[in-house]
Amino acid sequence: MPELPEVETIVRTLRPQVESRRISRVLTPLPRVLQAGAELLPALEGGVIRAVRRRAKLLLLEVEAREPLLMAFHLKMTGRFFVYPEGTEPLKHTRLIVDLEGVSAEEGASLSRLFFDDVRTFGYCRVMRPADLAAWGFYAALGPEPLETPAKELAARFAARSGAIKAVLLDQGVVAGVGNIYADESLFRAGVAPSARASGLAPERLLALASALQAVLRQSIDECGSSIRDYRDARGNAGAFQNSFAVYGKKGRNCSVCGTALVSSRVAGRGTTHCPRCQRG
DNA sequence: ACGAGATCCTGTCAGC
DNA sequence: TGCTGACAGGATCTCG
Repeated sequence: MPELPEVETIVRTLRPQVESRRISRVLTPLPRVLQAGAELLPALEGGVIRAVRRRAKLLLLEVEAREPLLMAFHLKMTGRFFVYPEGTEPLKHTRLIVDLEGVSAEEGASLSRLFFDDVRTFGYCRVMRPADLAAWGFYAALGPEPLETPAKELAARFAARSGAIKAVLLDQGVVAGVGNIYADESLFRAGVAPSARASGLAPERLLALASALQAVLRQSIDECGSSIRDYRDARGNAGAFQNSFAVYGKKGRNCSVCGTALVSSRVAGRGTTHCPRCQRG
């Protein structure tokens, strides 16, 4: 399930493979994956990919065509990217294909196919003009990037919410890019119970949580993300941060700090694992 | 403003 | 072995 560190890793591994290459054609084996902008597909053809970047969990391809265009991808749980040689047939779960020509930093001059694969088909792509981003409600409502925002400011945003702190972390409008894994892991590191009311937590504890969140995200990016089952980067490599999990997916195992059995529950509709002794409300 | 629950989807795994 | 049902989960929607 690609969250911020996974999407960041995909961006970094995709960039040298596709940047400055020309789009010859875009195909949609699963048409509904294109959530918006079908009418702009013809305008993409002949355009050049000028940048690959990330905002929250979105991967953005900036295309210089007759006019500037954007392809915005959300990978949801099982979205993946991979660059295949010319002539490769779509795979079972290939949902969108960008045919590329021209020179890449890595492959030199060649023809390639960028596949967007997605087993569960929750992922999507939107093609739009840059000016349309602000009009896209989801994008406009995104909170700040956690690694580009002072922990103090993040803590203040948490404090303004009255719901369960885990629900607050998962709210993309409060802070962008956090999903289930990094919510559970940062709550553990900060010693905060997932169901604690955000506004009821002392300021210093919220600050500790914000700092823990940043540390967890940075460490995971350094380790190329977490591979639970599906996640791979744009070269097909798994991440390593799953080896550093303290609580996520570890129900019943012993807490690495105090030895108490980790407890699973549902908070904000998500599977949640925490240490009942180390994490307090 | 918040929470709870349903929805979308398919591969995997536990249990019988 | 083969079936069934539970489960995973981001974002959106409806209802209370």
